Amino acid sequence: MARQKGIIKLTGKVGDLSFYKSKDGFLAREKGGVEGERIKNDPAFVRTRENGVEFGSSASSGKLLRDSVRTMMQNASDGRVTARLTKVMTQIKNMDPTSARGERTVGVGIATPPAKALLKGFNFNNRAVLGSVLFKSYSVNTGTGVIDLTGFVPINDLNVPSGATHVTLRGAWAKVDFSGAVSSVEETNSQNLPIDGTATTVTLTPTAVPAGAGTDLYLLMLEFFQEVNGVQYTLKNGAFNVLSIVEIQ
DNA sequence: ACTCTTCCCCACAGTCCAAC
DNA sequence: GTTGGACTGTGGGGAAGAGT
Repeated sequence: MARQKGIIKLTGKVGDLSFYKSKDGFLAREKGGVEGERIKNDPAFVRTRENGVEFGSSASSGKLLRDSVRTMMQNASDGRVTARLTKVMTQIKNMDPTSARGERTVGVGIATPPAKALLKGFNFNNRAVLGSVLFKSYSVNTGTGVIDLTGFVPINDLNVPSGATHVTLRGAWAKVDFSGAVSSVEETNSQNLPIDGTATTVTLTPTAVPAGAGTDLYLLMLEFFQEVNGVQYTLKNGAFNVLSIVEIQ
């Protein structure tokens, strides 16, 4: 087997050659693997194709969820949400206790405890995780969608990114029907506060109960701003903004 | 009796696919 | 990058055969 003796230790493909690191050191070999056409058509690959179908539907379920909170996600997400969410969705899909192989779905799996617990606490922005930004307890009323923070003192209860002068809190109540591939969301009022020592009781109330049926998701978002001459500017393209699923029913 | 060569089988790592 | 499938080429290790 070809060994790389040079200084350049690379991994990946260059043309038809693969470079990788193994326990024996850095190796180079011809590209191996399977023809794409075989995976698509060969009877030997039924299992693989079944897996592909389930994987694809899990990814779509993730997209359904992301689409439902798209407007909030725009200012509070990182570049790998899709992958992280697909992972969670795959785990939930695996909890489908009835469907045949290749036909298991998130829609069925979500009803199996503890599937929902896998989704609770999901952070859309891994650079700003709720637990490391907000140190104040909150309550979520699953009947009304109201999120409460009593006696919230921004300067004490937040890990404030440097330069931030203001913070906005907002909630949302989403209903996501993974089986029907439909969703609806109602956002709450938002509360914009200067980052100082003033205690405020924050009450975030959805404008309505989201329409339709499905899994109820309650989300909390924190956005940081820097005020200059009376105008609040988004801080560093939302790198420090939080969006998290705080409750699920 | 010992070493070298030629096999074969096994384990391993990489590759592909699905949707985003 | 996320999952779990099957497959491929590769070297390692062991067994058997050939040679010293």
